[in-house]
Amino acid sequence: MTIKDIARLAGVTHSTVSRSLNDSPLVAAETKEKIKKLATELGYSPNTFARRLVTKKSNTLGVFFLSRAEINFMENFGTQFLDGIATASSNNGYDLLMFTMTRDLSNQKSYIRLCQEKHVEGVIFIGMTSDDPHLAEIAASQIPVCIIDFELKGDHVGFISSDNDQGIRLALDHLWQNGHRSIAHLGGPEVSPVAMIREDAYRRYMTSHGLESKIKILRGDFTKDSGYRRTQEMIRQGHLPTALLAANDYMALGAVKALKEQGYKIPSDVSIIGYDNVLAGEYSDPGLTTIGQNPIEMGASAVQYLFEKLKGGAPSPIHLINPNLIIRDSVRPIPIR
Amino acid sequence: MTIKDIARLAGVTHSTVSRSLNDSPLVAAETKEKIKKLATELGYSPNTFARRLVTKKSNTLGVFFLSRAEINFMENFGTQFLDGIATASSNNGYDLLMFTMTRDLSNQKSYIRLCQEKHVEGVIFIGMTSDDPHLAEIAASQIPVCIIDFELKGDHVGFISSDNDQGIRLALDHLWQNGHRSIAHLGGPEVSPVAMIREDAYRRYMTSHGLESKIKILRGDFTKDSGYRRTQEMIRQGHLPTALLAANDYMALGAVKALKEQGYKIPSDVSIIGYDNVLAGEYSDPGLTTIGQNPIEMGASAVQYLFEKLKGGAPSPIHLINPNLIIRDSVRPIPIR
DNA sequence: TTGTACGCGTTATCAA
DNA sequence: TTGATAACGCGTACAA
Repeated sequence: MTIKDIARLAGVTHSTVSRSLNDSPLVAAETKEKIKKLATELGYSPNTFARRLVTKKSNTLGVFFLSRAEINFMENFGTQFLDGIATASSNNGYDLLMFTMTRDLSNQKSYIRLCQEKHVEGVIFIGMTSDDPHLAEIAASQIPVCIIDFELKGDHVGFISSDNDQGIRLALDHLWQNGHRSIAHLGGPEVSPVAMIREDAYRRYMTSHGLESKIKILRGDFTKDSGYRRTQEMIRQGHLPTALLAANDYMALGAVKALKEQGYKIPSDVSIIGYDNVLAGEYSDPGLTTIGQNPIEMGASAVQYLFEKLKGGAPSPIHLINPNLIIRDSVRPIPIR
Repeated sequence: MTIKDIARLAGVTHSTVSRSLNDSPLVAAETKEKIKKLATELGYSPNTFARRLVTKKSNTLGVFFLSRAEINFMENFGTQFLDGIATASSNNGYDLLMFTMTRDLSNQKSYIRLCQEKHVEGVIFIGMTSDDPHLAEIAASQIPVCIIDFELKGDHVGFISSDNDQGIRLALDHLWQNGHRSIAHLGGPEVSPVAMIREDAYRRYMTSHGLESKIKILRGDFTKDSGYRRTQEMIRQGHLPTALLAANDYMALGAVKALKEQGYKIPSDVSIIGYDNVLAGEYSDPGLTTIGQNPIEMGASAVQYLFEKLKGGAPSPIHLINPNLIIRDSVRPIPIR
């Protein structure tokens, strides 16, 4: 079933059919209607390959999933990003081509080269790390790129992340409103930009609320185990805060474990708030109050960036998504001293 | 950069270039080498659209992600399946086209129709449910289909799942070897085929090991909450087994919570084993011993099925992947009575 | 307003 | 062993 078939049945030439189906104004309204009706009746759909060959437009976006067996922190974010990305691009008539690269493969072929070969019009990267060998090439890419949760400067590269500063404020406001004044921070590693942003936000909040003297930072590495050990050390030193703000949920769960082991009750003895809203926090005991990242919206925004670029616009290279507070059972109100 | 450009530079016609690049035996070894070398030097890559237009082969597989906001049980399986799928198809030179359908959209457009329009050669479905409106159409599909974790009969549809029967045996063997003889089963809902298979496997194991009189089944619905409540009821009735085998991890975590609340220690008082190896079980306290599903292998097998179909073979329509036992801290050895 | 003719970059079928 | 030529299905100048 091609436009030629339709042309024959309609008694016109294929050019007229092509024009009609593409809503050209150069064709009589009457014949246009007739042809359109015929086309749907016949269940016609254009051959995308032929169309792409002549228009030189692929109407396709690429998504790179940079997974690494040893790092599982993305958990179900991956699929949620995908959800936002896929619906946004499908709403705009774009196809989505998937690429996954495991760590060992990443050296073999250039991402950008791959995109050119597949005629992808824009790319999204998920799971990018600072040791990726293709960073420079991506930064110089002529085709629009958007990276989720990883900032990279480049003329055509965008950066989508959740607003960590706002997220930390949300968490601390919640603790503050529940009467907490002695709040320690279980931070992430110094090599992680996200960890530093969160830690900085904590510092500023404490300072601006007259709690500068209460600032206390334990540094972990985002694993449950590090949260567990740092908390154990804090317990041993004897000075427990009334609340603990962790830079991610896994460390928060480690802290919960350490405190429970020493006979403390959560949240009656110590309130704990995490960050990321991983599923484990929903199923832990007590349910972990935390900050959620709206991964679906993040995915949609990444696509949005690419489309604006493709339209020739100049979208902001950095776009932060509002996080939200998810209240469960690990924070309790205390009397204000 | 097209074959014509190369032809001009090599002093031959584009046909010769095409033949050389496709390793045709009809071209002199000498010129073939020369042209190949020239092509790589120039960084040539063929225009897939032109090629597909004439060969009528898309070299593309489709993946449908049938996500539903209200059901989050797939957790990070989704991305792991994808990993297996993407690497397997890329190894065979196939592209991967992504489709996601949220529940409300699923009525709008036929999956199979979509596949035809995109010229997809084979499809994989993830997250299929029995109330999907397109099941009949999929069953009748002429293009090869493989569904993960959902069985559907059809000439060209395959079914990939983990071997639930074997998984349950693995779990019960582990309990048996640790001296447990009084083992209750926290099962899933009757409407779930997987739940029934697991329950049946439990029954058979108990019977074949002379523990028929110890068979005890609590029926939940795969949620943490149902595991919690069923376990509470069991505690109230007073007859606690030494071990509990749950049909999934979330119910197992619910059981852990109920038991802890009543002052029981896990695993010293009751051993618990889950199923699925969700991340939450890794971060729970105690770490949950469970059965893992090898989602990456499942994804790869789905692709494998499609390729065999495409080659004209007749692969088995049902393929079960071996699960594996993941030992953490929720099972302890007890003296055999 | 419609038809004719050409080109997009390949592969494939003839002849030579 | 190579070259000329025709497709593949579509979009679009140009002519009518």
